[in-house]
Amino acid sequence: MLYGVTDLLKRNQLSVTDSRKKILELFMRSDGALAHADIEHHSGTEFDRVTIYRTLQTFVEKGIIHTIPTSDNSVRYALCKDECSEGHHHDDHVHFMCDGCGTTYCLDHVTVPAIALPQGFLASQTDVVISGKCDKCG
Amino acid sequence: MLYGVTDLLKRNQLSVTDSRKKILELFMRSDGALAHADIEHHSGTEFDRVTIYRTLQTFVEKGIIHTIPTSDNSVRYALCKDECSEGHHHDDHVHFMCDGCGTTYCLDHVTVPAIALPQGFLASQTDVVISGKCDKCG
DNA sequence: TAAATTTTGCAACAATGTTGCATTAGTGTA
DNA sequence: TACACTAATGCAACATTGTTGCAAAATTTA
Ligand SMILES: [Mn+2]
Ligand SMILES: [Mn+2]
Ligand SMILES: [Zn+2]
Ligand SMILES: [Zn+2]
Repeated sequence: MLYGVTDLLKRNQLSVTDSRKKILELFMRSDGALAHADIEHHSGTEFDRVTIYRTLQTFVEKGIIHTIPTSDNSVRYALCKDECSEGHHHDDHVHFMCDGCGTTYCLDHVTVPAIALPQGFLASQTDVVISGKCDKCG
Repeated sequence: MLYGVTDLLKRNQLSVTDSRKKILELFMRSDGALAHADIEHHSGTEFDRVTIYRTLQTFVEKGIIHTIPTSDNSVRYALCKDECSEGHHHDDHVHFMCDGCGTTYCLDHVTVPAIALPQGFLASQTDVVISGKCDKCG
């Protein structure tokens, strides 16, 4: 696992630092998506808030994690699959936010449908976020 | 128009105040969705920031406006259609955010498709947010 | 190992959001 | 219309979230 993290960072031409390793491990260990605040709390006082912001930004740019839009002013982040790379995300799956436990799931096997837009509108990315009760909170 | 705003507030059992009227008029005049900051700027120093927060919250609760999730920590708000009422939103249309002009559109005639979820997951709301270029920025 | 490069932590700041409370404005009634 | 009652507003104070510049520390490269 440790090796996996280091390897992933190197594959993305990122220097291997403590914070990057720890934050990446946290993503790998966690069930659902993480908000900035989650990371700040889970990693204790280990890293500066600024470092976390910059790490998340770097990971998004490199295609290591992707963002999930929300209506509550707290963007969530989750690991990308292998197909994503620098500047080219391919996360075409549906996201689910449970009203019960608060978990945000990547439903990797539920793909976002194609949606016909009005004349002149050109889509570059489609986000589908469904909220409701998850299988544990049903 | 003024009468319409007053009427809408009364229909929702809300007292008719300056800030509510002005903010509602702003929504009616504007093409796309508005963020809190837009309202704060457009209405000048007319109202306290806190009043704007509380007004938006009230309007959402009453089903007068609905929220649009984003990935940039700035929830947008737009007018609901008539079918929405207190605690019961029925905004099943797709949203479009233009990368060019920044406008967020309610595509009222593009309905969100039904999406099959894994066993045990129960949907209560589905948000579809598409980004790309609008018909003016093609 | 040493130099070059990158990342980090800190400080300072800006923006955004929340709460309690006194004052003000709006509503229903006499 | 005037009054009492109720609801909304503005203000202050605070909490949270996000950004930038820069010196110190860590990592990479040679
Ligand atoms: Mn995902
Ligand atoms: Mn809408
Ligand atoms: Zn759940
Ligand atoms: Zn546009």
